[in-house]
Amino acid sequence: MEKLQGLRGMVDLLPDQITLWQKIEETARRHFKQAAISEIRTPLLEATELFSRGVGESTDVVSKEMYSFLDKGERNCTLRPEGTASVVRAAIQHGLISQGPQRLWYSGPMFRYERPQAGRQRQFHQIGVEFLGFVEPRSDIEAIQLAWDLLKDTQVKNLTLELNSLGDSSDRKMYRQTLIKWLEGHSQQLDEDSQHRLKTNPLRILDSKHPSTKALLQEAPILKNSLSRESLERFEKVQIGLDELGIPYTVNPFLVRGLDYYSHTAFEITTTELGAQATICGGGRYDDLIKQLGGPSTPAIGWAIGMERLALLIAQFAEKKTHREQKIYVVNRGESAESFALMVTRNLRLKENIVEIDLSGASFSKQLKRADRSGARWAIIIGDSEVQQGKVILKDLRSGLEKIAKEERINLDTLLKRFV
RNA sequence: GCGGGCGUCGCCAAGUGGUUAAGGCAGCGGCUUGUGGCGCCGCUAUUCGGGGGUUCGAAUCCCCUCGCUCGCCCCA
Repeated sequence: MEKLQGLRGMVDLLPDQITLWQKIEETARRHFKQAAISEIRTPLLEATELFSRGVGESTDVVSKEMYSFLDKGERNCTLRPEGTASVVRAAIQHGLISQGPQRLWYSGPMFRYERPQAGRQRQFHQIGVEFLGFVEPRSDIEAIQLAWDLLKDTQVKNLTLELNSLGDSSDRKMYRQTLIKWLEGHSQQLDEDSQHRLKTNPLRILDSKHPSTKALLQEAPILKNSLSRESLERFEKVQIGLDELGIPYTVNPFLVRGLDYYSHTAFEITTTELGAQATICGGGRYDDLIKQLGGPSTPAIGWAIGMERLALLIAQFAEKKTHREQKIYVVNRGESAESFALMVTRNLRLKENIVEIDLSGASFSKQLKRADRSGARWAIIIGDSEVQQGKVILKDLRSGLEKIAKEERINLDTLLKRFV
């Protein structure tokens, strides 16, 4: 028989990695709760149109990275490649937006058909926040602050916040023309990708990593010069707000982000510790998206953190702890002892203890060895003679071999009183 | 979609053309028919990702294929 394998880019999270993930999730939940943000859960599967209209037809995500298929009713479906479009769709569909501003968070798997590499999988996980119905620059500041503090709280080091303003749609339209015009004059010096993008998505050329293109762009007209007075003032307010909160950032005029819906503030939180995939949080304002998806014209801002990347980063700093947990391991052997042990186990669990029972029937020596390796703090030993006396042996596994006397025979009542 | 690296037991790995494919960890059994961290003994790959070829003979050479991995592109 041939061995079955998971699909490429679909990774399993094994038990010893889960603790780390749970820690991240707990930290995030705590921050969201304190910031009065509500959770929202939307389906993994959506109509393809949601993303082609929302994220943008010409983006890489939509044009080449979606898991799309026809279902049995001939509907065009897509596994969500990102979270914002779904959240916005749900908010429109259920009239959330007309009930006033919404502060929402989500977490879950996203799907993008790309070649996997370090920090990039086909199924990956994001934790994200969406503020719907907020115009004020202060909402940008709060959103960024939230992401920054959350990441800091996970003990991650060496983070950089990069910031830019894309202006509103008319700013961008104007800049687009200026940029196209200028680039066309220098098209010979552009790399192949960028030449192609000149026709499809010229703004994306800005954050090209191609060395010669990068050099060329130093001379190119910059986005900032096309921003209206209002857009510029808005961007300044965001920066001042971050200064006041003491959150360090650098303005990166080439930061444009790959999704069409962004406007005004765009930002990324990056690290140098992760190899090529340096962005662990990305986000920005999307004032036109909700209207574009058929909702009332509503300004909004949001961001998403890549769980895999964050987990990878944290794992670098985390040291393995080997201390014993508050677990009780029930060693048992013999006919009457085995059923008695199940009863004891159950009663201890009813008192909210963590209890593992040995089901092997192996020798006491074997079972104790397993108890030790399992990292349990206590062992309870039950043999047939204990059952007859109505007692069990309670042993402190911490005490070590020398203090082998550190065990006691106690009756069940005393035991249950001990472990409340 | 395009490049580079790699694929020997659950994990780490030696072996680079010659009769039986090292070793370590983990696992299992025993020394110890009722007591844990150490030690000792034993067991665990008819087979080297898969297929084809070269050869008297291949894990070792060639071809194809699959997978993993890093990078490009792009993004979280």
